[in-house]
Amino acid sequence: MSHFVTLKLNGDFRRLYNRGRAVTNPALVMYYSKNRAGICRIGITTGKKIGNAVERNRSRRVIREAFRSVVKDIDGNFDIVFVARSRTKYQKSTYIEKVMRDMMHSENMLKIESNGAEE
RNA sequence: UCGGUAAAAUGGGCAGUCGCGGAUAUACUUUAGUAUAGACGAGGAAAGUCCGGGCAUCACACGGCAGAGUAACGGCUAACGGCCGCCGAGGGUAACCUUAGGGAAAGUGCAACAGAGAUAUACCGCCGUUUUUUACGGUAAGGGUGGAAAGGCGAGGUAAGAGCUCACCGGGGUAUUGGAGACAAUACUGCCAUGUAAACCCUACUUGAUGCAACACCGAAUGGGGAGUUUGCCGGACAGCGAUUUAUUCGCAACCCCGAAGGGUGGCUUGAACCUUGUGGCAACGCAAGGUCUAGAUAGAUGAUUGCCUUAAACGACAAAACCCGGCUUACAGUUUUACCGACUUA
RNA sequence: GGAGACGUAUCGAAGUGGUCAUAACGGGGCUGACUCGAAAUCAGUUAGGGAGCAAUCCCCCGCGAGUUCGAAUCUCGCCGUCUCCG
Repeated sequence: MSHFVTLKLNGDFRRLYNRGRAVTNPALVMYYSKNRAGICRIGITTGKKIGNAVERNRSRRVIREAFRSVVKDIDGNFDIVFVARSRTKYQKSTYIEKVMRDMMHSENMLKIESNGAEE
């Protein structure tokens, strides 16, 4: 899977906010739910409160880079929306990746052998 | 050496690994896609959206009014409210800096409070007449109020005073000379009247409206689209039907929404472009020759990590193109260069 | 990307050049009256910063410049908040 599909429509985001599960962290918020599309789809929200255009773009890139390395180990197909928080822009992608793995591990979204390797 | 003024440049570089957008090339196949390789890939302000254009659509005989904008003068420019030069005014010892800088005897309005009086005045005072008081007349030198009080100051003059007269300064008008012009200098004349036009207004000049979400094309009615719903979580049952078994996927079915909503292509980057050299001009800028192709995404591409080098340091400032240009304004860590001014020291 | 509007005490909001904004007016807070107590009602009071022993004085209408004798008001430039256009 060279690249992943992104969520674009407002309705998709609305569906996840209302019906999905939410996991929070000071650096990141994740909404997810299982889908039937046979592929993981991702949406990233960087609101106006994050800062100016440079900071919003950087937050988006860091989240996408972290997700790129995590997506291989996800067991199952999910629609996921990540919401950047104001502290995201100061973090590196390695830290965000660790946060993302912890969040998914707590929700049992990762493959079992991958969990063992992580520990 | 210290302090200052003005202008300009830079905004780290190279390499490895994982990854992003992607012109184009090659191969395969059914026009369309798949696979591989892959040039190139954010700024000096890309920002604010404050001006001016290109471009596009709509409107439009011509002229004027209204509305909006600009304002010394000469030039540059596609154009400008920008830039250059210059004049006036103000500031600085100086280098230099600031300047919305037309018209107040075309007209109207406003000028609180204070003050006797605010565009016209006699409160105190001074002088004269009158018997003192009082009253009348003359007077703007002095007092006090105010941002502003009848050009300023000195001398003459006078009953006391007054451009009433004179010298100097300031302002207005006329003439001459210099200059492309704003304007400056000189001479004569003669004091006629506060401020405000970023109040209405007058004069001169400019000005149709909307903006790439402009606009053009493709794509629909015995059909098409929304990767829609038929799964919130835990335990049990059922999983709409079928292809293979739970799940997933695919096909079919049912339900719901839309009636161009939504999607695609062009516009979209070769341009008042950039670099070098020469040349005209004080300069802004123009001209000529040669060379170069330098983002084009569409929820929006530049990140992560490692090493080396330059460096005082480089993890470090401000900050991301969205049709494209010319300016203005605002933000900005650190570094470098050039010219000039003042003070001190040495030769 | 484009087009607009608004910033005034704790909140809403008036004031469009002039007596210190007595920061009007309303809401809120505090105090008192009424009540056994409360609500309602009535009356009074209530922003911040700086200087000073105090009396008192100065600054402040989002911020900074300018015009004017004088600016919350007029002009210019920034900052912030909100709305509209698919």
